[in-house]
Amino acid sequence: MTTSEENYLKVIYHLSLVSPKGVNTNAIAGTMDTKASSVTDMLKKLSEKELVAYQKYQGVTLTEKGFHSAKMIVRKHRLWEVFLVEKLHFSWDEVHDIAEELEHIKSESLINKLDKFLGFPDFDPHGDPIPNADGEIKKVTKLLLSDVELNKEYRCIGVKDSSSDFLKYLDKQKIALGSTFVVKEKESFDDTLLVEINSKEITISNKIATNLYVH
Amino acid sequence: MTTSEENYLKVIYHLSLVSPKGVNTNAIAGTMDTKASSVTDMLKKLSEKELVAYQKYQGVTLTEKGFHSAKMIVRKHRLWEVFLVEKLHFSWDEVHDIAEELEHIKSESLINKLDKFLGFPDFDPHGDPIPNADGEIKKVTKLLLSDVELNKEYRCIGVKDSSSDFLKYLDKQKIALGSTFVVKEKESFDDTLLVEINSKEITISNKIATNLYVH
DNA sequence: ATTTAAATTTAGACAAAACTAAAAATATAT
DNA sequence: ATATATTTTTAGTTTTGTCTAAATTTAAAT
Repeated sequence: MTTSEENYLKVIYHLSLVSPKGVNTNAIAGTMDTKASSVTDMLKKLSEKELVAYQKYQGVTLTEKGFHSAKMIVRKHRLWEVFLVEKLHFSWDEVHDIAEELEHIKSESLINKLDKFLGFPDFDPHGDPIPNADGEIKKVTKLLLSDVELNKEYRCIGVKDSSSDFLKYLDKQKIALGSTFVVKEKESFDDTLLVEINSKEITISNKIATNLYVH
Repeated sequence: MTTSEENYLKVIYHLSLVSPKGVNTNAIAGTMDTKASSVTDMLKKLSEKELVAYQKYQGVTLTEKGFHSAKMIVRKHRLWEVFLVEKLHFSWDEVHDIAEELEHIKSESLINKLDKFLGFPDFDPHGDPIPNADGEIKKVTKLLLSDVELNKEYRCIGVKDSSSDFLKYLDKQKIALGSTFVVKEKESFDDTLLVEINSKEITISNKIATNLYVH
């Protein structure tokens, strides 16, 4: 499989999670920053290889085979992200582009040894689940910080918005994966939260709280 | 720079070490398993980019810029090999093909952080020197095990033959990078050596001894 | 039910990197 | 010194993945 085919497969996988009954050509073109005609060309090729089920004008879905391949690409991407953050000490916002390249390295033993080296992590630094070697994915009920109960302890497991600005804000506030939160008060006027993090109390706006996943 | 351009540059670099006054088109085609006409095409492109000095029919040499780029590719390749062997516990003979892919990942900070993570190694698992971030290369006088003095201690720093068979033999004999050797006796008839390794005495044929670098 | 708008596909073209076959330049041998 | 062999280059083609522009299909609106 070529790098380009893998990228299409991965995008179709992600879009499938939102629209499981068929992904539109334009949606793919949009997220990949390419033209619809290019997408059509690639869909034909992926269809030939039986990685997707494609009917002209009707959008596209992954076949069983394509679904598994896509999960293996996601697996690689997320394991490399863990490596970059935990071992090489990159910050959250720097790892995506590099992982985007590393995910295309072709070696099953490499990725399985990397998995072992990292201690078989279930989640990547953004809190997204990492498929195991068989493609199985651990499900966890993600709660938004804005929706939690008062005076209970929660652990940060990921972010919804993964823009560079937001991740930098989190770094500045020393909020990382695994940080524990206790919401002390909620201001009913603007939904601002008074939160205890790292045994310090800080106020957190509603916008921040609706972009942090906890458990 | 594309992956293909990087591969050409790396091959020209390696061949330059043997024939510094100009590398032949056919020599490049031979080591890259491609056709001479393809090489000519690429040399024109590399010449355009001022990475090589190329005169029709006269072979090719690296420019200062090309030389530095080549060393950075070699640096990446060898650092990844160290990572694969030391951290992921690949054996010597498995790492080359994977490193061949990893060397093309484009991120300066990635490779410098990897370098730091590995403790700024000077040599890769085959004993070849790793250029530092400035392109400087540590020189060490490599001795063949067949040429050392008796009853002196030497450390294994690399191999001359890096065929899979040879590396597997070394693994079986528990000879690794850093293993210490003391040659106790040399049989003058067939140059077989009686060597102490890992506080055990074993006999080593001349063929093996002429393919092991020590220091 | 038509017409209009939006989405999608087709057709034809291009750039990168490879190839084959033929031509040209260089090296070798008698 | 000339003929032969080897090496290298040129010219023209192929494949992959992209593009533009035009044509077609589906969806939306009056």
